[in-house]
Amino acid sequence: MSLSMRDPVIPGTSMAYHPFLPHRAPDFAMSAVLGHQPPFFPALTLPPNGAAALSLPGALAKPIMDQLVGAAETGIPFSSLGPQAHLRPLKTMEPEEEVEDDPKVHLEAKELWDQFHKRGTEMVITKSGRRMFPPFKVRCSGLDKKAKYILLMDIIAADDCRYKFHNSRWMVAGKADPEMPKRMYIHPDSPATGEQWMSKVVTFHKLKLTNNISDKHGFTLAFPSDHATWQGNYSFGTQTILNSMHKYQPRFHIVRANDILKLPYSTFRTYLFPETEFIAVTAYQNDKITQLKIDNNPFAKGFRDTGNGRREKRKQLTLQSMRVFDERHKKENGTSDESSSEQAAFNCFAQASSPAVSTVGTSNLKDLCPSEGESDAEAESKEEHGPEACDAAKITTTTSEEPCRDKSSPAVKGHLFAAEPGGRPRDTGRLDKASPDSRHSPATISSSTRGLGAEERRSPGREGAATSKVEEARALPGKEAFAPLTVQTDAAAAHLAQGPLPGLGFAPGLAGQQFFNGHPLFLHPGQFAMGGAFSSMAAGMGPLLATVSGASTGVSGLDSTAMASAAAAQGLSGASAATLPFHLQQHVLASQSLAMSPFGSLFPYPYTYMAAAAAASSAAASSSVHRHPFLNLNTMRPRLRYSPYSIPVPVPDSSSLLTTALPSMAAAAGPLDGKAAALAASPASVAVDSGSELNSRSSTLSSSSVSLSPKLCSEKEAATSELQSIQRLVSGLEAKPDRSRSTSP
DNA sequence: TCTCTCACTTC
DNA sequence: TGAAGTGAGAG
Repeated sequence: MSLSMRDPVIPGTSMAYHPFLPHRAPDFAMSAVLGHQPPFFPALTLPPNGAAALSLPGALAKPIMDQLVGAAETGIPFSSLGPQAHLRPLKTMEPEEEVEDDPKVHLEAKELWDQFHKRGTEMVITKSGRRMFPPFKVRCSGLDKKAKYILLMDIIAADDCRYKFHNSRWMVAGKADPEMPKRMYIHPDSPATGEQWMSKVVTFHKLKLTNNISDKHGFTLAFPSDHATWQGNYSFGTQTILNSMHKYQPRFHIVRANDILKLPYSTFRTYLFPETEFIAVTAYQNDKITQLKIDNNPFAKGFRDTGNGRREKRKQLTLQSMRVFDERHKKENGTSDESSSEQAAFNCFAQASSPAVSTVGTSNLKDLCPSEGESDAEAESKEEHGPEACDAAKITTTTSEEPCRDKSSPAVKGHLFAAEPGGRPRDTGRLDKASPDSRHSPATISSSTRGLGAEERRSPGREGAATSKVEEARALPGKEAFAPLTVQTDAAAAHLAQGPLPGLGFAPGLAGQQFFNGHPLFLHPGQFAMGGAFSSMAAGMGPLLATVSGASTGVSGLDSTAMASAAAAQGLSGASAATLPFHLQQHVLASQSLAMSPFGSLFPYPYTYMAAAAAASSAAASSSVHRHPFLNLNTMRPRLRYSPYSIPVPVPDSSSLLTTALPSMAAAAGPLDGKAAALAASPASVAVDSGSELNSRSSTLSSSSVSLSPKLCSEKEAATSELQSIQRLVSGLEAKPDRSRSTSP
């Protein structure tokens, strides 16, 4: 980090205050120097009880300490710095050499994503965390080879709805539950040079999805309340907390910064890939998705039909059972047809399930669910046309509310995310704005902080346009909010969101402003749970977490041990502090310059509180604005004061996020602007579903049938009854091919 | 719906 | 060899 105490110190020079310092300290290479210290300390480690407090002129104390908070990696207990401590700029105002960059991002394995997307991607979330599959991988280009970048990923709510899987498709089932605490995943290789990033596929496969609200794998950065992308405290970690049966959209961010601590000051370029949208589930709902996962995820090989997987064995086992059953049955009937016992066994199934005995696998199943079958058929045929066809079908903006069995429904179901009128996408605005232009020339979505971010100051020319766009976005919230999110990527190039998406970060005016006003950075080192730069950083800075209390008392930083004692001295043990509500903890700790426990006990979100707060917040204000931090920058602070995280904004019905489309969006036009209508009507916006999913379906059937293995009975009646029962079940299975599990007795 | 265990896989 | 990632299936 440039705010480093490892840099050589120029002795004898005193630090000059610079007006930009509070906001762009990371641009400085600073060193904290004790009067008696040698001018050079590679990794400044001061004795815990070195001397007196850091002595600085009043006007300087606060801004400098703000930066020292960011310098926490040094582990210096600032409270014990010597009386002669000085801060000296090493490279005062020397602008870094910057090469103009124009990052472009391409989603890897787009075809796979498309396959999933068109069926309605589901991602399993578990208590312990489950990886995404397909894994989120991107390839970057257009970066400045020399510059360092931090790459991040997060997952935001795609809309304001709760979903259910009904009639083989996802339907809106009501309003979304309160949002889970926001998490951001920083690629463990961050920061790295543009050259490094561009030389490889950037994969985020280690990110895990969980529904475990008490997950503590995270640390918190406080962002300025008016940060264009994030506001308030944002939690980082390897696990993203999601709500089951809700739709989500992963996002990818590129930040040109050489240090994590600069994030709050840095410019974010954000990219969306609509095909990566998914619904979080605790158990797969759509068997097609299950099958796709099994077919493509190496870890699920054991469930594949081919090879020595369990499926195969189970199938054989079932077959055997059926054979035995059949033999007994025939014996009791006084007949015997040994030569075709296996066939007979299948015939039992076939007869029960469909007249079309020989085509159980596919066609008759399609007939049982024509709509979906038709979709799939279209999708498959599309796929056969190769990548171009896939690209052309990237945007899926239509939704049919017709029932599944309606064969005549238009073949424009890009996927199985069906949105009912109540479904209101949250994150629409910026994407629409970004769509036409950003396809080929992504622009910076947002700059960093109140005042001007470091990047902006450094190169106003470069950032100016982006900044003004952001400002424009803020100035015209309504316009932004009502624009549909229907932009498509160009040949797997990402959308570049040209503005902050709602639903991210915390409500403006919350912690970042409310409790950390003037202190944009608040880091909880104990919550680091990441590798690479983070773990090293965490290791380095673990002991120190300094927060500054207003303009009052300069600074007090505490290492872990010092913190404990200080906390005790102030009558605030870690345990008791941990029981405080989230904002109070922060408030107290900030105002008392207390750091949280380095190992997660103190600062982790009090999730129960948060949930309650969110619920209250949600209930108190159901207006769309309430869920849109960017639409209410100037109005919602008081109401959101106690909400530890923002609630995404629902946008008007007419807007559509990604695939949560509206029936005849173009026709319904309504408030939709021309772009949206055009998108909806354009060929590229129509994803054609298709598919002969013979493998999928047949395996599904056979898989399902396993549980139906007949129980052998000695009595003929019992056997007959059993058989009939099986037949009924199989029949039921075929009638509901996508939810065979539910047909189990 | 969710959670847990299981057998199977990859790495 | 064992940790960790899979979906199935039972409860």
